[in-house]
Amino acid sequence: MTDASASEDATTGPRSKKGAETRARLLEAAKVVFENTGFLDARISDIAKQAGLSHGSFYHYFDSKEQVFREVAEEQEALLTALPGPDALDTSGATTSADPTDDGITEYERIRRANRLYLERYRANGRIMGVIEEVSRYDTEVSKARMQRQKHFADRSERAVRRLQAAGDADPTVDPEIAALALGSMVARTAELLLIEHWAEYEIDTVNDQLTLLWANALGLTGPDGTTAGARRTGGNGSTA
Amino acid sequence: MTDASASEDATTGPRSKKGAETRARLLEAAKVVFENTGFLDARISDIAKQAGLSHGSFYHYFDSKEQVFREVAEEQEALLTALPGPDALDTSGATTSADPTDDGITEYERIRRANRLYLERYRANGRIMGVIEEVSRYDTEVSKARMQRQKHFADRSERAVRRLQAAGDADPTVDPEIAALALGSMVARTAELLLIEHWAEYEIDTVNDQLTLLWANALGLTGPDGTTAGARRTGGNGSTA
Amino acid sequence: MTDASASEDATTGPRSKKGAETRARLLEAAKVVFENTGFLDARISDIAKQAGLSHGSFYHYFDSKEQVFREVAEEQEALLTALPGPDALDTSGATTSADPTDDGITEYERIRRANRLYLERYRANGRIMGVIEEVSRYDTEVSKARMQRQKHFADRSERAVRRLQAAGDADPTVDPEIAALALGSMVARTAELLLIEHWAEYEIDTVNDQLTLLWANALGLTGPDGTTAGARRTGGNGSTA
Amino acid sequence: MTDASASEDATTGPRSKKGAETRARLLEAAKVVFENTGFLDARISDIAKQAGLSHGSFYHYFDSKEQVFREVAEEQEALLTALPGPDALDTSGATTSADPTDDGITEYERIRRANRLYLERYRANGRIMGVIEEVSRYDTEVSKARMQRQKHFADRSERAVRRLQAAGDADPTVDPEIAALALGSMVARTAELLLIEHWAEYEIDTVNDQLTLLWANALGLTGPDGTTAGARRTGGNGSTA
DNA sequence: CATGAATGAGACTTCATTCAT
DNA sequence: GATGAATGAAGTCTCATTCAT
Repeated sequence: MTDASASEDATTGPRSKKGAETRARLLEAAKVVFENTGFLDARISDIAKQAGLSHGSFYHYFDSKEQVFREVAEEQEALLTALPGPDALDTSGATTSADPTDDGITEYERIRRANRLYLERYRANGRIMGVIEEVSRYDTEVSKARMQRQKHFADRSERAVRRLQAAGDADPTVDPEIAALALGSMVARTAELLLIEHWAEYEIDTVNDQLTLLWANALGLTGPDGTTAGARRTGGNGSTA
Repeated sequence: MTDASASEDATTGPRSKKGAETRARLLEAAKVVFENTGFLDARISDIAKQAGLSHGSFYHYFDSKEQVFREVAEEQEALLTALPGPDALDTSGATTSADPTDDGITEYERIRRANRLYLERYRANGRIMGVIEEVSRYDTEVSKARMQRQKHFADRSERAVRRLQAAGDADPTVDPEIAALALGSMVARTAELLLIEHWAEYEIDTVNDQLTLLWANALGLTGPDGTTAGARRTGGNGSTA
Repeated sequence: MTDASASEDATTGPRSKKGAETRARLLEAAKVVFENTGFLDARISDIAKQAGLSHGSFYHYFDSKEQVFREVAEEQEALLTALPGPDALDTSGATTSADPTDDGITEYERIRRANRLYLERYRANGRIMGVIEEVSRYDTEVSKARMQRQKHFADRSERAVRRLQAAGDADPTVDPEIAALALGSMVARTAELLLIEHWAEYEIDTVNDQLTLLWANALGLTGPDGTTAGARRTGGNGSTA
Repeated sequence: MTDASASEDATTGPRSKKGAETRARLLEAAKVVFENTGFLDARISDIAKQAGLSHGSFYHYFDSKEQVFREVAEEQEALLTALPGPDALDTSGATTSADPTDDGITEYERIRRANRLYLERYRANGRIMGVIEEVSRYDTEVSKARMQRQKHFADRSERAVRRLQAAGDADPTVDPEIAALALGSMVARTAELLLIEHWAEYEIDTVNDQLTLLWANALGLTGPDGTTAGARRTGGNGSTA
């Protein structure tokens, strides 16, 4: 899943060490070019030049702009989906649970940390994420990869919702599948609007705190202070008519 | 705001009646073509042919593919933003208030109705909405129009949140601006995923009920039965430690 | 069969008169270029330039180099296969029989005239015929057209052989189908070698007289002087042991 | 003449034994590839791969695709021109001399055997012969080689015709040079059409018998039964004025 | 000898846009 | 107003060939 090497064996990858390096260089160059010019305006020759190669060399490693983009995108998706931990993607061997220091932590805090991780990663790769969104509109492959990312998060959330509902800690009238999808969409889209497109200027922590609060409230969880949203209302506790 | 008649006088519109008709035909044809092939693969000649015109005639009415798309998009945005009412967009003359039968309705119901309207309209125009999303990635003008729509809804929601908080009916720890943006994003994106991309199959009413529930919960409002999400939890009411 | 206009309606031909003229110009230009450079070395832009057009214009009328070649080739095949008569191809309306002045002519003379016509036409279009031979090696369409020409002549010859055999005027041990093919091949290939590739320098009439003699002999017909090949031998008449 | 070993010292052949083997492997691989894909579509890398070599190695042994093709072609021409005999190049065990059992054989039979040998060899190498025809259209070198083959056969035939005419055994009105060329063309082209392109399905012996019959008739020789074509006619012997 | 990475000339093709009729 | 002929910029991709390792 977090296997970045998967991308390596497309088109029967390079045989020599030098070739592998060149391929990596092209991949990196492609990412840079895509970030700067978007997908459509990126030319093969731009990528090659950025990698310090002649444009023909590009075709030793990739079949087309589409293909190279897919690899860039897959790499990003893997990065975003990767478990947390020291050095994230690359090592990851250490921890097994979704969150290393899970124990003795409130659900609220767990959500907060997961969202925080997502937001950070999204912001760090904002440009390319935007391009991925763009391309996924007209490239089925990329769209699939993006879908998988979404699915990945949605499934995790859905299980959490069910668990909480079973424990009597969440609003039982909430549909776990729809909620997981909707709340995931909320975070993703808000990340894009606030952290990348700078719709308004907020600290990442502010954004995260608010998103987490909305998330927890939506599910009927207790907030950071152990109270529910309803309880925080001043006009009445809402549980009575 | 984004008056539909605005399109009429772009690029010194046609003088004669026949001209105006031809222009409208092109606009309609463009929409069809964009829906079917997306923006990039749509060719001017496709649009002209669809309108039953020759190739070159297109340029009597529009300067470029971009321009015609912008008009199509604006029309759509206007449609989505339009007030409800008999025949919505086209006539619109009738109602003045944001919601004709506002009186004696719970906040929950008000949200439900607004979301329902949005979902319906989104679904009815799903194809072109998808293309607008696509184009807004590389056309600033279209991006702006889409932003305005978002702003339109966000502002309305933001005011509502403030009002509710002031009345002691909403979680005061929620930031109105972020919440408005986040919840709007949630609805928009979920509409796209569930109603257009058919990520999973749900009735529009189910989707709407759930989105409204999440929305209300997130703000700490009382749900359809007058209770808050916290109160519906079985494991405790959450208001006490 | 002799319908040259068949080529005209490929790719929904030009609508206007001017367009039709341009198309014809391109076709003519293509022939010239193919003659001069062969098929492989001919570039689209060469053809366009030869026609006094920009290279992009070529694509208004033809889809590819292959397609335009096919039309050139078809035109040539039609030309070669066309009935004799004043102005051959274009008018043709005049004569009905395969040979206008058939009556009271020896079979030998009939063959001689037919071969003569073929040789003349072949020589007059030698360059392009050579290119057609070339292209028919890798273009199935062109190959088919060439085959049809061959078939056209072979069928005619085959019928003639059968008729002569039935009349007791030809060697009955000769297989009509193979003979027709073989003798046709003989004429075609010899025409190419002697008239186009100038393997050796001979007058066209000399070539024709010899080919006709060989042809007649092969079938056991009487030659120009009314004698058979065997009878012309000085060493014996061959009919007896 | 076109000794097969000639290929060995083109472009300063390989010094080592291993090198020679590799070269031979490439040559064989080239033939296979050319047979399968034709000349134009054959890529150097295809040939190298077929030989189990890397891309670049090709250039240790050959300068270009053209060059390697010429060698393949020369080898073929040599094969076709080779005298019969044990292992001639590969097969046909029986005879050793230029025409081993000439003695006491009719001229007709001599022609039959020669044609038969040609047809067999042509058929056995049909694919590559076709490609040679193709390439000879745009490669002067190959064209020359093909011409030499033709010349080889034509000269032999021409001498035979002269001899027969001198002996009073052939139609004296036939031009030996043109006849040799024409009849050779007839056999070659018919071989291609019937044995390779399967224009119609005939046994090789049937084809040969008919070609030989036509050939003999054309020259005014006596046929297999000792009679001339003219004598076999039922409608009159044509030998009288 | 063998490898395969790197090069770059070169041609094709598309299509938005202009413009004479 | 309408037509469709003409233009040409721009970018893709192929593959023979070279060369460092």
